Amino acid sequence: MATKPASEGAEAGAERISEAEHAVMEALWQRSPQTAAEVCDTVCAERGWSMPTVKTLLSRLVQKGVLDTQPDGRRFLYTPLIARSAYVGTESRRLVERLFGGRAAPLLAHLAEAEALTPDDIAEIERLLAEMKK
Amino acid sequence: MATKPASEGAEAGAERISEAEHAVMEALWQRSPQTAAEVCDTVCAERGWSMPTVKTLLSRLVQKGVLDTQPDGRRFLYTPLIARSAYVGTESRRLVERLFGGRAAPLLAHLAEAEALTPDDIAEIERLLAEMKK
DNA sequence: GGCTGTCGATTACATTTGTAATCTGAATGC
DNA sequence: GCATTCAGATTACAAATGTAATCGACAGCC
Repeated sequence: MATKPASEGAEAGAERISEAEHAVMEALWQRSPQTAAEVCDTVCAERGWSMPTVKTLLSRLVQKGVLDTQPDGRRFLYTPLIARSAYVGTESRRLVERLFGGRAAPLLAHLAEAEALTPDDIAEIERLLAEMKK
Repeated sequence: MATKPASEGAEAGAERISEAEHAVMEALWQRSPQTAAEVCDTVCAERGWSMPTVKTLLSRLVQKGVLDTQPDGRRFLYTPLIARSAYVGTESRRLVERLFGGRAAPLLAHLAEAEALTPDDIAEIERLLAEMKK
């Protein structure tokens, strides 16, 4: 890569999303596009935030290149640029990497030990494994 | 809770451990107790840190109540006060909670999809499941 | 057409985190 | 005993994060 691309740090999803920002993303993954006010309806109730807080988080997410804006009259509609599954995958792998040296089995063992696995989970995991082995 | 307990924020493990701090904990979980210099031997190489950085992180971990110190001549020996498995369990559950609404199965599904599961992992997970069902 | 409310944008500010330099006091070498 | 050295402690400081107030512009009401 000789010539650096003009768009400075704009690869969608490259930036790290903080926990507060994640709450906002979650709202937008649930439904999009939404206005800032709509997002606030959801997250302000959940987290006890005020409107300005949500505005800030939205701005930062736009800056980070993970939200797209389109004008709608005088306000903006916000849409995620990265899929939830991509984010979730990245975060999961990051954790497995950091805590279990990349091996997923110990993770499961820990969850099992912590009784974080319901019988339903177990059944579903078995189903998944069966499918993977096909 | 009428009367607040006297010990101000001293419950071991209640505090959040940052990622840099985690690297230090990891070294001490590997072997303990260790002096600051010994910890540095490990992590400074891994992360390109300098001694003062390690000192700071150690101090913060002591403050947070997750490391214990015992004097050894003129230096300190540092020992973890929380078990690695406890930390790992907390972090795992936090992630599962945040990303999958507490259900572990979708986590596994994501790891599977991301090919983060080796055949060994799969075998071991099956073994775990079998054991849990007993 | 001016007032008011409503947007997004800008600015603010405390806390946490990452990374480190400097200070201070005790041990050690001579 | 006194200088040197080597601990931990204190201080520093920029970036990221959490949380929000304020500003400036435009839309709609009267």
